[in-house]
Amino acid sequence: MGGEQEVSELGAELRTAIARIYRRFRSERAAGELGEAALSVLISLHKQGTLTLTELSDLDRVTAGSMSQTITRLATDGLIQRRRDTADGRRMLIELTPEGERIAIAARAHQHTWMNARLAEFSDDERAVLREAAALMRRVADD
Amino acid sequence: MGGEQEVSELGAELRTAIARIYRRFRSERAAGELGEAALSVLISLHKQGTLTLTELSDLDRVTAGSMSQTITRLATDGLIQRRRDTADGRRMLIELTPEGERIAIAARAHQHTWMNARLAEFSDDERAVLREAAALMRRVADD
DNA sequence: TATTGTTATACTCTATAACTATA
DNA sequence: TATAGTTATAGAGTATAACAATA
Repeated sequence: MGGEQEVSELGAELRTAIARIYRRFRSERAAGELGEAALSVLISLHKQGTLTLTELSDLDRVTAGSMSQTITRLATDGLIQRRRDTADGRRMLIELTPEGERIAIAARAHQHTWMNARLAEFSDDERAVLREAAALMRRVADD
Repeated sequence: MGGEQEVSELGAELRTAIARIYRRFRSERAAGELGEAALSVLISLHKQGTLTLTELSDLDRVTAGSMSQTITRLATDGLIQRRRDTADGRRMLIELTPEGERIAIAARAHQHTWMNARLAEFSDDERAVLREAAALMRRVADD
């Protein structure tokens, strides 16, 4: 057990399961709702407060160029504000507007409604497995 | 235990962990490699053989229009072939070309190299948790 | 020189809606 | 009428590369 072949199979299973459930999340998204990338930024700002562009792009593992474009969209929609860091003129300090804060909270709540309905059908043991797995996946994702 | 609040937290944790590890997969992808959607189609065809467009779009939970475009890209690249179903002239039968078969196998192997390296560092118990969790996530994804 | 951020360009992936062809 | 598939259009999300401003 725990041999080469078995570990390899687990990698395949896990990779496939994650891709499928992620696509399922995406397909559950209603028209007009924010996309994954935009929402992720709002939630990071909601949890951690003011962040720079580099911090945001590191958090989501995208390039600074990609994140700059996501941020521009959010600013256009009035959900975030940018201001220069007076202590370091290269940095932009990014924070939620009141409307962005409202959307972040609402989106996060709505986002989990579907998931929670399904988790409620699992046993306590199964939920415990998923809770542990979430922590392990975080470890993998964060290196 | 298993109360309303705890289940809700688990939904949030799991949702976030899945989004993060999925983005990590994407960021590990080398330039020139196939994207997630295209690769998913190749792997479905590799596992299940000839499929119709509707079957493929159902598998990945995308619209027929989206899948048609993905298929067109793959056909242009010479990785899949389309032919009319003689028994039902509306249907297109989609299958891998030899080159597509080669790419599907190679991509799948390469895709898991990084994941397997990380899984090898986990304990047998932790891998067991992830294996169980993969099955549970499949259940959620597949409804 | 190094870091921070923006912009231009291009590609993948997706949806919706209008369409054709077949059943 | 219903189903299978395509195409046009639009938008999100991403990368790379060239760039400007600041440290």
